[in-house]
Amino acid sequence: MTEQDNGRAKRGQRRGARGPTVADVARLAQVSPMTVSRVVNNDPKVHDTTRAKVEKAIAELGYVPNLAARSLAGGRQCRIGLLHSNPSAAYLSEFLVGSTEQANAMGAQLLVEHFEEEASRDALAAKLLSHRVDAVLLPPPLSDDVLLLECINRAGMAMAQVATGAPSPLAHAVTIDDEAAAYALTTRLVGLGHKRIGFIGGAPNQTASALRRNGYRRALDVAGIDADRRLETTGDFTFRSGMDCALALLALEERPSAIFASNDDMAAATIAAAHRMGLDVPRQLSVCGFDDTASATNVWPELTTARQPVADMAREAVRLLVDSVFDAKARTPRHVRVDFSLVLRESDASMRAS
Amino acid sequence: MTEQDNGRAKRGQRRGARGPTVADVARLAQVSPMTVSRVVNNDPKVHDTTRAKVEKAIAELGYVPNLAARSLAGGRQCRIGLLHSNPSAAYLSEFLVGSTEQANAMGAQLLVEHFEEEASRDALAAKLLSHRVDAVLLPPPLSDDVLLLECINRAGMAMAQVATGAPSPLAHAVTIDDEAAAYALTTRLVGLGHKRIGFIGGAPNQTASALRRNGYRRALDVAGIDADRRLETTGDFTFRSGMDCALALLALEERPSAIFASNDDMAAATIAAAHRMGLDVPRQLSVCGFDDTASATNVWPELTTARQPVADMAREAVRLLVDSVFDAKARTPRHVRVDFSLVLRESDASMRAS
DNA sequence: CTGAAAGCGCTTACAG
DNA sequence: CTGAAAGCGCTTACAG
Repeated sequence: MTEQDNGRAKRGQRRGARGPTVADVARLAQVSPMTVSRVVNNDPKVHDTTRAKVEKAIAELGYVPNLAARSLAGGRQCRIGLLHSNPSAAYLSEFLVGSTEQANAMGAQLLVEHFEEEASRDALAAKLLSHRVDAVLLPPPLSDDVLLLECINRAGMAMAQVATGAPSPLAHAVTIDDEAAAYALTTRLVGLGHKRIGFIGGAPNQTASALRRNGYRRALDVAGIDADRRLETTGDFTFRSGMDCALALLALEERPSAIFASNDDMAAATIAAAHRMGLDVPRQLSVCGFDDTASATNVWPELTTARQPVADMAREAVRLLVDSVFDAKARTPRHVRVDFSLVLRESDASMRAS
Repeated sequence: MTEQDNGRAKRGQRRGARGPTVADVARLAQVSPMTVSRVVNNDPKVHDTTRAKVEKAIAELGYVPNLAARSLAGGRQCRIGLLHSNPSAAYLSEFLVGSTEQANAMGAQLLVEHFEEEASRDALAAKLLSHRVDAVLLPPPLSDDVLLLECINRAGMAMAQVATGAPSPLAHAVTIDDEAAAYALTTRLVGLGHKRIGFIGGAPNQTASALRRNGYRRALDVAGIDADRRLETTGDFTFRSGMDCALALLALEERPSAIFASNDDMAAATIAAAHRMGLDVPRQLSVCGFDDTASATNVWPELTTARQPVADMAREAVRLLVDSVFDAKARTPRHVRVDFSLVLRESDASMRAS
C-alpha cells in the first residue's frame, strides 16, 4: 500500500453506501450480476437451482433494485401524463389513488396536469412532449375530447380513455357497460312499483351520458311503460345542474315518484331539492345515483347507486399504457370492460300508499 | 473503414435515439458536458457568456435532463411515502394533486399508501423502508398519530405533518392557524346577530379539532356571550356524525340560530338535518363549515366556510421533505404556517325577524 | 442456461 | 470559472 492509496478517497470515487446492489447479491450467491438481473426480471431461462440461490441472497441482503439505474440502463423510461379537468373531486380522488399506485408498481412516472377546456390543445401536446411524456391517461370528460385525442395522437403519444362511451381507434379504453348499469338501476325502480321515473342526464359532451340515457329508456320500454319525454332532463354532472333539473321535474304537474340521476352529485342535489320542497326521500320520492363516489354517502339518506370501480379502472388504464410504451406488440389499442355493481342503500323504496 | 466497423451494430452498443443529451448540448455550445450540467443546475459560478451560449444550445435542441441518469449519478434519489387514511375524498383529492405536482417538479418519487388505524405501525415502517422511502408525508388524521411519528422517526425517515394542531419536534409541519380561522368565522356569525351558536367539533384524536373549538369559544367570550356547553357537540368529521350532532342541537329546547361545523362534510350534514326538520337555511338556521373542499359547493345552499389551501399545504410539505433529504442543513424540523381565508356564500344570514 | 464487456446520461471529486 | 476522468447500478447485445 502506498501512502497515496490511503487516507483520502481516490479520484472519482463516490461517497456513501446506498444499500445492496446487484454486485453484492451476485457475490453472495456466487453468480454473475447478469444472472441476478435475470432473476429479478423473471427471466424464465434461469435454472431453478440458480434462481433459488439468488433469491436467498436477495432476501438475506434485503436487496431492492434501483429504479433510476434500471431505467437508465434499460433505456426505457415511461412517463405518463394524467390530464384532468374533472369537476368531481370525489371521482378524481379515487382516480388518482388508483393510477399513482399502479404507476409506482410498474416503475412509471406519473405527471399530473390540469387541463382547461379553453386552453390550447396544441400547446398542451407540446408541453407534454417537452416533459418527455410517452403516454397520456384521460379520465372523463377529457376521454371524450376528440380534438385532444387527435392532437395527442399526432404528437405520437399513446393514450388511454377511461369511462368513455366512444372508444377511439387511436386509444386504449377502459369502461364499464354504462347502458347495462343504467338499465339495471332503472329496472330496479320499475320493480319497486315506480311508473313515473324522472331522468337527469349527464353532460351531453360526455359519450357515457347518452349510454346511460339509453339504458333508462330501454328499461322503461321493456317494462312496457310509455316514455314521457317531459321526464327526461339534461344536466352536466354538477350538483348545481342536478338541483335545477330536479326542481324542474318536481314542479311537473304529474310529479315523478322516482328520479334516476346520471351521477351521485346530481342525485345528492335531487335529494336536496326534494327536501327543499318538503318531500321525504325515499317515502315520497325515490332517488338513484351513479358511480358510487364519496358523494353517495355524504347525503342523507345515503344513495342507492351503480358502482363504477374508478380506482381499478385507473389501474387498468395505466397498465395498458405502460405495456404499450415498453412493448411494441402491446401498442394495438385495446378495450377493457370492467364490471359494475349495484349498491343498494336508503334512497329508494317501493311505491306503497303514497 | 474496415468491414467490421460497418453494417452491424458494435458490441455493447445500444439502440435508439432518446432525445438530446448533455453531450449534444456541449458539442453545440462548444463547452464541456460539465459546464452544461452546471448551467442546468444553476451553478452561480458559470460565466454569463458561457451560460448564454449553453442556454441557447439547450433551447435549440429542446434538451430536457434525464431524471434517471441524474438521480443515479447524483446518488440522490428521493422517495416520499404519502400515507393516507383520510375518510374525506374531497380533502384527499386536493392533497394528492398538490403533492404529486410538487414531487414531480422536484424530481422526487411519490409512493401513495393507504394506512388503516388497526394496521401495525411497525409493519408499515418496515414496508416503507423496504421500498427505500426517505421521507413520509402525513395528511390528517395521521399527522396526529404520535405512535406513528415515533415509529417512523425510529426508522430514520424524515416526516412532515400537515394540518396538525400539535407540531412534533421530530417532524416538519405545515398548518394554518385553526384557532384564528374558527375565531373569525364565529365572530362573523356573532356580527350577523346570532347569540345561540351551536358548535360541531371534529374528531377528538385530531389536534386541530381542539384549536377550532378554542377559536369558537374565544369568539363568544370576546363578544360577551355566555358559553352554553349544551351547544357544543363532538363529531368525527364524517357526514354521518355531523347529521347526529346537528339533529341533537336542533332538538334543543332553545334551538341555536346558527351552527358552526368543524368541516364542510359535517356542515353539509347540518343543512341536510335542517331540511329534514323543515327548517330553511339560512333563514331559520345559519350554517358555516371549514376547509372549503368540494363538499362546500355540493350542497344547497352553498357553504360559507374557512378556506384551507390544501393543495398548497401539500406542496409546501413536499418541498420541506425533499429539501431535508437532499440537504443535511435543511433537516431541522420547520413549521410553516400558511394563510387561511373566509369564503362567504349562501349558508349564513343575519338574524332578522325569525 | 450463464457470463464478460460496454454503455445508458448524468454528476462527483478533483485539478487546473 | 472550466474541464477530464471515473463512477452511479443496472441492462443490452453478444458469445459461449
